[in-house]
Amino acid sequence: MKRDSRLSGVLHVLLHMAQQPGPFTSETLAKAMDTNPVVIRRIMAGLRELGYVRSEKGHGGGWTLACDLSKVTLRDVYAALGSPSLLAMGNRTEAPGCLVEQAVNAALDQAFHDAEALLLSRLGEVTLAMLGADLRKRLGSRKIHDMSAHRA
Amino acid sequence: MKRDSRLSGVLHVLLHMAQQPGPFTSETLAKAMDTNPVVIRRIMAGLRELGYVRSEKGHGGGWTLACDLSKVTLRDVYAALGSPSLLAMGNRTEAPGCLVEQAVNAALDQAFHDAEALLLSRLGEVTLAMLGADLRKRLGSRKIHDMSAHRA
DNA sequence: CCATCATGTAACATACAAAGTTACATGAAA
DNA sequence: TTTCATGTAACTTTGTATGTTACATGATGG
Repeated sequence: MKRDSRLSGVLHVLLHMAQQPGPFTSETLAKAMDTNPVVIRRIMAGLRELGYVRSEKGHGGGWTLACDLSKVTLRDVYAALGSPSLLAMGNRTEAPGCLVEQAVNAALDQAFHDAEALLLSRLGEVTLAMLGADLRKRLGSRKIHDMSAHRA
Repeated sequence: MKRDSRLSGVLHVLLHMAQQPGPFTSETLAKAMDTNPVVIRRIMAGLRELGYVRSEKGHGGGWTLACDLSKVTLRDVYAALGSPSLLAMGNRTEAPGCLVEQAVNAALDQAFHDAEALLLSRLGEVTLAMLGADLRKRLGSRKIHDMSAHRA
């Protein structure tokens, strides 16, 4: 399956933003992620609705963090994306008449549900602040790849 | 994400086959699953290679179970399909130079790995024989939708 | 031997979602 | 009023599962 990388992408953006004061334009963020500004706006839209970030138009505009990073978990971010399906596999038919299919679904659903629950739980344990702390550990004294260079 | 239903499909086929003696042609099985014979052959190919089923050409040919159903788990069947990816989400970049991305990947990988491991473990706990037993419980005294009707 | 049946497989078509792109409207700042 | 930046619709591209067609291979029955 082609894998959905929106969560990975949006976390990357948020973590970048947490490293220096904003605001950041979609174009700046897009360059850092090697993608398109519209893609950035797309994945950030849900976060804006939930109040995790703000966006301003015009000169000096762009995206700004608007939440307590120690209060927002990866699960919250996932939810802000619209809770896309976590598993690549699913049942052939969701509400089958065939008893064979029902038996198969029951067995798979059990396993699928457990795995999804664990994943969500794990995502709920990690806050953006924790991610930031981990990043700073990795950075040591070095600077991250400097986005201000892009901001001419 | 569009979900991969091959595991669900192949289990359906195997369970059908376990209910009555074979052999079953790809066309018969395809009709029961409301799909195409070639699709059946495709998902059964891996099982044949691992010896879980056999196939014969010509008159009276078709697919036959060739394993001890109490020894084969859903995980084995999954592996026979080529172990397609279980999760619908993944990292944007697998081996990034950017430290921000590395921090994000590390956090997500942890959660992803745990969920995959749990799912595989759960699948490993269920044998085809157990699925069959559950099916017979659901059947009660009724017959499953009768494939022999299709076999003229 | 040959017609029929069934698998094996390549090749192509279809469906669908994420990701990328283009275009333009909206609104804010200089 | 020009410039910048977001907001969003519409379209293109890409990747994968799924569906389909076509034909080769081999087994069975006459």
